[in-house]
Amino acid sequence: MRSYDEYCALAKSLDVVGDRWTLLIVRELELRGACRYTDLRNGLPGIATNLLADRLRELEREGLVAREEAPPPIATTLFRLTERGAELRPVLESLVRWGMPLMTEDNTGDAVRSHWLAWAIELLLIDRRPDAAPVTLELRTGEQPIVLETRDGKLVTRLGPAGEAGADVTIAGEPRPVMGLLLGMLTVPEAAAIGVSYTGDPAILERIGPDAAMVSA
Amino acid sequence: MRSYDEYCALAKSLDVVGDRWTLLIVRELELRGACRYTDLRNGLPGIATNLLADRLRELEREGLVAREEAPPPIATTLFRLTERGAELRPVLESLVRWGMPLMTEDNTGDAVRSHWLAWAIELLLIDRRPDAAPVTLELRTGEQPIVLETRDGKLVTRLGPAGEAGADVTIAGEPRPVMGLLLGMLTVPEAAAIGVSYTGDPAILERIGPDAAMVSA
DNA sequence: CAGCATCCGCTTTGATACTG
DNA sequence: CAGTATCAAAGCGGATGCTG
Repeated sequence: MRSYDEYCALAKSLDVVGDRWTLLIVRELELRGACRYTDLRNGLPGIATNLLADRLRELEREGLVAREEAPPPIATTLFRLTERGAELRPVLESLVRWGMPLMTEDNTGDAVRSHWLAWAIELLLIDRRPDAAPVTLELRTGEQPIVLETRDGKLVTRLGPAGEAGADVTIAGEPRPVMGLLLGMLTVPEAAAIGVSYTGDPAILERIGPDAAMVSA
Repeated sequence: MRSYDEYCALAKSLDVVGDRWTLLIVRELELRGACRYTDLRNGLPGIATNLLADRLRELEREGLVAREEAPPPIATTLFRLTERGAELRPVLESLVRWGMPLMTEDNTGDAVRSHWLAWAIELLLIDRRPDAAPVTLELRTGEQPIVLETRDGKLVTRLGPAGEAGADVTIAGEPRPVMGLLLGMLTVPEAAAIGVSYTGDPAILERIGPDAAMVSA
């Protein structure tokens, strides 16, 4: 990216991370840790492969990303964030909070990845009854299930199916209405009407909701 | 900007504010309040006027900026942030914190505006002796002086010359070494050697410094 | 298959000139 | 003051090809 040539810290940041795709690449590396080129491409649907290669080179040159050769059994190149790159997390999180209201608009045709949803859930939702018995929810949306567990008033997520014990609640359907349920913008019957199945105690959903202080602030 | 078409709050944010120049326009409106077109152009050196017009239209369409006609005595169009637009402040601030280390690199040829510097100072510097008598510093760099006052352990800034009482310390010179002094990366003699004049008690500078928790975090 | 590089058409940006 | 108009240059997207 061409420099803005301004002696302003904001402009200097944007000189480095203001290019199209750059912050999304950082997102993938933050959320998934060290990644192969192919993993990155999978997490960045629509990126032109030459652009991904270009961006990775620039990020390496700027000291945000390091490339390491995995040892023989794996024998592939891994890309990982440096410490400086990982320090972008507050930037990503402030953008996620600001962007959350946009998740309820029309999104037909949008690509979905479960780790993006899990990230937003951890950042924005809380358990309003931290002293009640912990509960587990399983979301079946996106390319793999997401398990939600209440812990200390927060929600922790894990990708993959719920374990032996199963989940107290299972919600399956399209990403937007599933998120709508969690955000309290849809009721269970409303969501059911557009194809979302909800199994388990509906009261559990009452516990979960957006942290008012967290959304867009 | 073409949408990323990802169901991810980060991507949705970048769909709206990820275009070149957009966040810098928001910066100007955050820092200066309602602005005329010409004021914006002055705060965005290098922007093409058609781009500024385009971006303002998009920002208006997205509900981040509102345009208002000032009444007869002024008789001009003013652009101001809506509440939604103003909520981008945490995004701007996280980017400023991350970008601060880049302010010490070479910047010959960079445009400078005093309000950018004042903003960074308020965000990043603290008074390490909040219980001592308050002090006033005047910076003469950029296109207008900046007055710094210690207050409750923080620094508050004001643009324009120091008032009647004058300042306890006056620092004049190029922006980078002046910031270097405040950030504790240069000593007074070092800065003097590259053309920075410092008048007043050098011990006062000891009080001022970066909040370790604030820079790039 | 993983990790690119090249080519080409399209869109965005930058610089400048001009206007109500 | 607050923009439009124009055009060249740079950046991006999509397809394809190459190399270990």
